Amino acid sequence: MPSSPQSTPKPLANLDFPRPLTTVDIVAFALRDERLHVLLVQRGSEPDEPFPGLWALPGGFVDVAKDATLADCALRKLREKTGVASPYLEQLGSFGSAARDPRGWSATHAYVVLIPAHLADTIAADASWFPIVGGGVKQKLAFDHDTILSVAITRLRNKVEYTSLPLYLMPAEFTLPELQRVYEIVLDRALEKSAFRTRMLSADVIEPVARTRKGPNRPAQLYRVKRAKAPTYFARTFNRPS
Amino acid sequence: MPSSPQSTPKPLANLDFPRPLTTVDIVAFALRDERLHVLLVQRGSEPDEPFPGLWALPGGFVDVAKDATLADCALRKLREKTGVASPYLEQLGSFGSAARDPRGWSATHAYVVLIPAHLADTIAADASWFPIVGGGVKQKLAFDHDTILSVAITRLRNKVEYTSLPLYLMPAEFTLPELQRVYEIVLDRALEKSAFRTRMLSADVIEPVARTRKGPNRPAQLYRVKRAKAPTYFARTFNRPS
DNA sequence: TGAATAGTGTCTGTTAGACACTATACT
DNA sequence: AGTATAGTGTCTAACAGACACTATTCA
Repeated sequence: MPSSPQSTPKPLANLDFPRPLTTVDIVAFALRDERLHVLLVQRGSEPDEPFPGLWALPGGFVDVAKDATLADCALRKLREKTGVASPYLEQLGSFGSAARDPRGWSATHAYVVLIPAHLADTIAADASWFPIVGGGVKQKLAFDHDTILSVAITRLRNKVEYTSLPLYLMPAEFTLPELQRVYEIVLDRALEKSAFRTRMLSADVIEPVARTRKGPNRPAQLYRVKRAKAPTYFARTFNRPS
Repeated sequence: MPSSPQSTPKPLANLDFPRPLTTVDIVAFALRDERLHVLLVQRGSEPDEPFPGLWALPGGFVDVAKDATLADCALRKLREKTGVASPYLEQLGSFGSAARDPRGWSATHAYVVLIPAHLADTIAADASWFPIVGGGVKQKLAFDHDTILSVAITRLRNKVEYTSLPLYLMPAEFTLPELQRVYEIVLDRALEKSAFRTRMLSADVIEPVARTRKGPNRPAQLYRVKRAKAPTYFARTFNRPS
């Protein structure tokens, strides 16, 4: 039976049935200390809150008065936690079931956000960065956030194989070896220097600046992301190890 | 449902705020007459319904009593419209805003479904297949379903470049030229026969059956999908025309 | 035999991987 | 000079595209 009993003589269709809770959750990634990190917040410890004291992805209920769209809601939550204004924001998917929230049937809209290195420290006091170990984080997370995080990591790793997404994790200026290192950290495997440089340079997404990174050895050319460049999709993935 | 520990009206956190409407919409694709089609239903013509008489993606409100998860809800809606039980089902994304439904703030969870050719005719009386022309359908659709459909088509075309997804659109037995034709219809461009055959045969996703398709010319080997095969991801896309 | 489509083989172009080689800084 | 890292060049492998060629059916 479809859910439209036509007994009520209302002007609009009858909307008087229970509605699921609607939330938005953010999986914010950043690189710190040669490690991929995810942003988590600790849930209030009042016993009337679900999962008190556990760590969780930042997020919360859609506010029908404040948020014009789901993406607006995601950006608002992110701003409240990090102060970051317009980063790379991509919808991950939605997760909804009767069981995932003890308060009732709920559906969350999950977003993935990539935070550039130089902004990763401007976060709210109640939020912290946790290193990704393998497919997740050491802590047990609230709700089904373990699952959401795991899906997000898988998606990120897959896309890094054939896109320029890691550019969103870089500081304003960076060298090619540094960029390659970021790819390797996310993918958790070594890449070939020569092939990597050829791919990046021929993609026309970065441009050299008139400076070099000095060190105890040969200095490296500094690059920056070309302005107003959408992420590039390559026609091939890096070859995975057999 | 086991494990529902809320038999008492607990003093849980205050949930007394307006909730968005939660719906699920299905973008069901099938091939008919050498054309990609999408399944649409016509909205009731009572003037108290939004978008009366317009065509729309099949879908509707999540029923917190019937649907254990979002995917369950999608499968239920699909079953009611097509009788198809377990096709290829993939989440497309969610679309939520204050404006998309005149009845109030609403968020829909969109799913893409691929219907095999031999099942495309077992649909409910109030649903119909509409041919995809360019990036959408000729009709103006209800809600933001034009947008959802457009996103779904883009996603499908992108994935067909590097996956074996079109196998889900095929009948039980098919020839390689027929499969190539399906790829070409979805991608709306010609593919190279030799490269196509090499890719498909080395992917180990189909196997020949002991029959051929007769015609007014050389008969073609019939194949079927290998059992229990997840969609294959190729390491390269087809080369796009420059 | 000719038309039509199925199916194969051969060559080329592109790009990743392996790896050696050169380049340029610092100590 | 020695070391460390940046950056290049050369060869191979994999695979898509172009296209010619062969194979098998029917009329």
